[in-house]
Amino acid sequence: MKNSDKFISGLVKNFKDKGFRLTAPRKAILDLLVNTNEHPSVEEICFDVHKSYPSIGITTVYRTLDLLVSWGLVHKFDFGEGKARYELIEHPKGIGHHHHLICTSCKKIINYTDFIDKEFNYIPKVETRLSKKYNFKIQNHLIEFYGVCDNCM
Amino acid sequence: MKNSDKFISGLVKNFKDKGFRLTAPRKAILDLLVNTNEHPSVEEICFDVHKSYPSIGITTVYRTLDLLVSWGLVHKFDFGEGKARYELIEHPKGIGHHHHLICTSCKKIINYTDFIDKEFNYIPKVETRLSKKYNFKIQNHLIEFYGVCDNCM
DNA sequence: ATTGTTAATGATAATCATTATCATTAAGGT
DNA sequence: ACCTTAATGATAATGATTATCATTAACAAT
Ligand SMILES: [Mn+2]
Ligand SMILES: [Mn+2]
Ligand SMILES: [Zn+2]
Ligand SMILES: [Zn+2]
Repeated sequence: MKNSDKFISGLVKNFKDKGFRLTAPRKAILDLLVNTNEHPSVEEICFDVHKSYPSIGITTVYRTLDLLVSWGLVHKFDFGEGKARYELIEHPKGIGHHHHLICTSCKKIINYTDFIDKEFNYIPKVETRLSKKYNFKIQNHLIEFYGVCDNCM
Repeated sequence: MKNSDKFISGLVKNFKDKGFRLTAPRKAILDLLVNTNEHPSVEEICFDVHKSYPSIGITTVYRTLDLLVSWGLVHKFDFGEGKARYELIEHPKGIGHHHHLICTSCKKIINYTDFIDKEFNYIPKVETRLSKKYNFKIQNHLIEFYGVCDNCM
């Protein structure tokens, strides 16, 4: 059994536990998500899934992604292109929570997870302070650096 | 002369310097932007400007905002509502660069500028490291904390 | 102040991503 | 194999943003 297959069964468990049916289109979409480290759009997911499951409808892609987002398994990003991009939060390849570098010229997105110590300390401290000051329950954060990548300089 | 009027003349200078004409609709939009500390959408800007300049067209609002964004005077945000929101980067009330707390329930947005020392140190250090490692020229950053505000708890 | 040039405007249509509808299909329990 | 009902996918509807284009008005030159 492949590592990613094992990972998919974990995801699949979410459907069963929550009383949702485990269908072929949903499996195909999950399979695509665990086997990429890009940030595919709905259109791209639809195109790719079409290869293994030709009858896939774009509505189903939207619906499946909405479910995964609502369960906190997938993150929905907006990088200012006028369409959303999606990414598994826990990834079988071990790319867990990370931040992004985004090229405003070619739209390339770089994941980085190798946080420096400063970075590890910073976030919890700031979150604690803000939570208290504004009486706000922080659930997650988004940290992105915008600029120009080496290809575009 | 009001403080905000003085500020507007600064913005207006941008139009003149770049060879753009200083028109009544543009002045009305700038006036709205300097007199809010919200993050208005195009629709909201259109509605408000309509009071002082009833013939305003939504196309002009889009075009003016695009110009201001391209000059780095206005930031275009996407808080996941399916429409953009806008905010002056330099503000006459002194609210300069800041980060956001966003309530996922009621969409309230809290600006915070009172960074703690950790926060002041963190960003330049991380930017320097990332720039070197990925050969990436960082121009700006986006830091947002998502959660539930006190009204929604 | 009048005129002429041309950028800016605003009504309208077009586009594109996302959402709503609804008849049909198929998952999973019996 | 059958039943119930959630899930699907074709299609239409919506809503934000962008493109078109005839008309208007800024402003430089007179
Ligand atoms: Mn990523
Ligand atoms: Mn703000
Ligand atoms: Zn690039
Ligand atoms: Zn709230």
